[in-house]
Amino acid sequence: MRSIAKYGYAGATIGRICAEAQVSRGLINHHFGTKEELIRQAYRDLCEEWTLQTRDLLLEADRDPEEKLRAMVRVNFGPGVFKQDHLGIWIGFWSVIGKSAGLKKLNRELYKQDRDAYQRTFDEIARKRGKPVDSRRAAISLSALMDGLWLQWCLDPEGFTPKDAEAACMDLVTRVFA
Amino acid sequence: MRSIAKYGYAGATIGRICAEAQVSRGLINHHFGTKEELIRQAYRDLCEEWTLQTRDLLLEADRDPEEKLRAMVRVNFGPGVFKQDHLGIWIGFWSVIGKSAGLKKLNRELYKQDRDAYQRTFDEIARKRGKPVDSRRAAISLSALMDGLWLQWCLDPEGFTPKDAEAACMDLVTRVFA
Amino acid sequence: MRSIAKYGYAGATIGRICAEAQVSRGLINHHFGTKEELIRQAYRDLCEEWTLQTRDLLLEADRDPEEKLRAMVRVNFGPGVFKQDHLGIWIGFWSVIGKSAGLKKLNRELYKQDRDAYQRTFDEIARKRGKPVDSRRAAISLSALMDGLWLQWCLDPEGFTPKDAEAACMDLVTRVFA
Amino acid sequence: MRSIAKYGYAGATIGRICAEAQVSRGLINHHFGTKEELIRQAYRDLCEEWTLQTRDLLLEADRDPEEKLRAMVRVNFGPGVFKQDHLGIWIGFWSVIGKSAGLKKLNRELYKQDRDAYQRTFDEIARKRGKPVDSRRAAISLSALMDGLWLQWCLDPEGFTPKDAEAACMDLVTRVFA
DNA sequence: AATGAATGAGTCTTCATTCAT
DNA sequence: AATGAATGAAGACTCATTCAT
Repeated sequence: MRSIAKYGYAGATIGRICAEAQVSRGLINHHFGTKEELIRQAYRDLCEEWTLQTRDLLLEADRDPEEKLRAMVRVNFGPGVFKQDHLGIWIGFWSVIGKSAGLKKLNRELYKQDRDAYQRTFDEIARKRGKPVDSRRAAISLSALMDGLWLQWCLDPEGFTPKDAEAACMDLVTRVFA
Repeated sequence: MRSIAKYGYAGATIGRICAEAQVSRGLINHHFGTKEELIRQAYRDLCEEWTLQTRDLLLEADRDPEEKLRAMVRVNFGPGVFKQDHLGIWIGFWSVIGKSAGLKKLNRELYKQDRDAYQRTFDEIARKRGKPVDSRRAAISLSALMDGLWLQWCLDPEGFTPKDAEAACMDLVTRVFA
Repeated sequence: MRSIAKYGYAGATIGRICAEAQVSRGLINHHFGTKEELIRQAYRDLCEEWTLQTRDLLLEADRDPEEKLRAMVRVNFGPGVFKQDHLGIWIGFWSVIGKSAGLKKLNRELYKQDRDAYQRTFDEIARKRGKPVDSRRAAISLSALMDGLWLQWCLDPEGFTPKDAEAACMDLVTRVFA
Repeated sequence: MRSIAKYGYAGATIGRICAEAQVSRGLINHHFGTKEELIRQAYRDLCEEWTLQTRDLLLEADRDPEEKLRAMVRVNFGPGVFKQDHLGIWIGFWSVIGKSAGLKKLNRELYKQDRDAYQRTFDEIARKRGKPVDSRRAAISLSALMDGLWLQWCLDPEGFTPKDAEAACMDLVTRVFA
């Protein structure tokens, strides 16, 4: 992942990955067999890491659901995640997900779990407020909005600030119930 | 662009591009000098094509501004644009924009003009309704939401339908003035 | 020849030659048919130019033969000939003479006429002084010494000065009769 | 070096070098990284080989200095060195020395050490005979004469015989003290 | 006669993978 | 289990030559 951030997906060759990890060239094939498998496991780890950092926030039962959503948005646009090199890793993977069945599967699972968690949280809010919402569509929107903001800001950080991005998501959460 | 859609950015080699275009291998370098320049011009054309199809809708002075936004959304999720292979072209380019100064510049211009056009249209609506909105943030949100939906649907068309995607954007337009 | 001086023999491509001569790319093949033929004619011209400048000095009947030799040496190490870029042309051709029968023939004729002219002049001096010399060997030596000095100075002008080079040849002329 | 001798410098492609050495194409870049580095090391080896064969002769302290020079000349025009293909290697390198800083440096060092060794030997002879000579110029002359003879004979072995070449150098050694 | 767009063979180089140690 | 030398297919790019205009 460090190599993808540094050199881009196409530039993350086995040679550079080994140098970055201070590991012998042969070790990669010894452990992973194939570069594709290495990439797959790296994407899996990236997903897991993100899941740990954000989605679990949504599952805390004893917390205000709206506050949970807002906390998750804050993480996604906070200094630990919303960095050009880190977002570059995601974009790097996105560009090849379509070409690998393994990555496609991983990706589908990630987004499914993800949207489901959002949807459940929107439902919690709706229940609490006694106001029905199309929670599924709200979840789709929130998830896509965050990815779109990640994407656009990573490609051009001059276009808007991290604060703008965070505020855009907060607005969406607010307006769903307006 | 056809080659990027078919093989992904990394797989769009000069050989395949030539085969796809039924053109000799040397012709590419004769005309473009460098693969990077070919890519740059392809991205420029893609941007221009999209600009022509959508943004100009927003500039029609004699039309209801909200209807303009909705028409534009409809184009972006209509059958001419919202196709996996076509969206794959955008994703392919996104993955390398960060590595090429030329593409970065093109990209920045595209998004600047784009957000500006949305912002002006939101302003028009606000003026008409006599209700102030943060038009800049609305433009950022709409643009990012559309890219996010493109991205996620292209990587996994099972997650939601084109109708869902369009509706998500329509909701956003509606709720900005809620 | 300008291109060879500028870019080296290997770097003297038809494209660069055309640019240097401000002539269309097709013209070269139109006139010379083949690059090899162009090179051949260029080498012929280079030889002729040199012949005109130097060897004809040796044929002036009404001049002191030793002075003729010295005048010729002076030309060869004078500012018009003894320049890195000009000598670079010779070295460039030398590197391919062995690979082309046409150039080989041209080269053989040049050196034959050349050594013959030197030899005759050495003979004249010998006759004048009434002192027999091995004029053939003297001619071989003088010719080779000049080429060796051209070569070494062109590859490294710091090794010795043009004055050194000229003096070395003058010494040889002197010592042949010592 | 065998490839340069066979095909000329321009014709010594990596493919041919690999075929000549019965080695895989990738090995070259694995070991040398770059063709230029391969060439540099080849030139370094050629220089070293020559140095070992000839210049060390001049450093034997307990030998008659004039005899040392003559022995060195004999090596340079003996059957092990004075062969068309071997001399072709030198000419091949000469044609690119001017284009590569690395080769230039190597070349400068070679000739400097070389002329110095000759000069010291001429000085030894002069001391022994009690007769002063311009040893520096004699060294320049001897070195250049040998290169010139190598060059001319390699390009056209019909012009003179190896014996002629050797004798020309011997003459020069003799006449320096005439 | 002159042009320059088009060609495709050939160049160096990169890189995932293999395999003897 | 771990290494890294070796491989060769594939990449972008160069260039002499061809040919329709």
